[in-house]
Amino acid sequence: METSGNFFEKVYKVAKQIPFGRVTSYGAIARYLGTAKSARMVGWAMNASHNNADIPAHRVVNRNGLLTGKFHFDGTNLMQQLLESEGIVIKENQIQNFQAVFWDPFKELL
DNA sequence: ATTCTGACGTGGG
DNA sequence: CCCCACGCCAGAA
Repeated sequence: METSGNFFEKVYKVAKQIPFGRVTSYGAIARYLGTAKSARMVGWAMNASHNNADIPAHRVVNRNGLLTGKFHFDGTNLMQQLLESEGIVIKENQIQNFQAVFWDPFKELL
């Protein structure tokens, strides 16, 4: 966690600031950090965030609002359940009204 | 060292 | 609508 660790740290920092009932995308975070083309690394960071209970990884989805990472959670639909418990409507692994619940770090966190 | 894959995104056919 | 290729970078085989 020294050189590249900084990147992960930034991702966590942003992820932690995602408010209740809101979601964001990997690309949005990556872009906010200045590594727009490394959106994959954001997802990788989430994978590593498994140790950090403070990281609401379930609130991070892809730009389609699709729960692409649901298979990485313990349960099969744990991610969906968590989001639904926050008032987010999901259908077929896809967030409904995604635009409304989307939390943009640029707009909100600027 | 080399190759592939991956919780992504964008662009082109 | 579907399929493909590229960029990006970290980790596993």
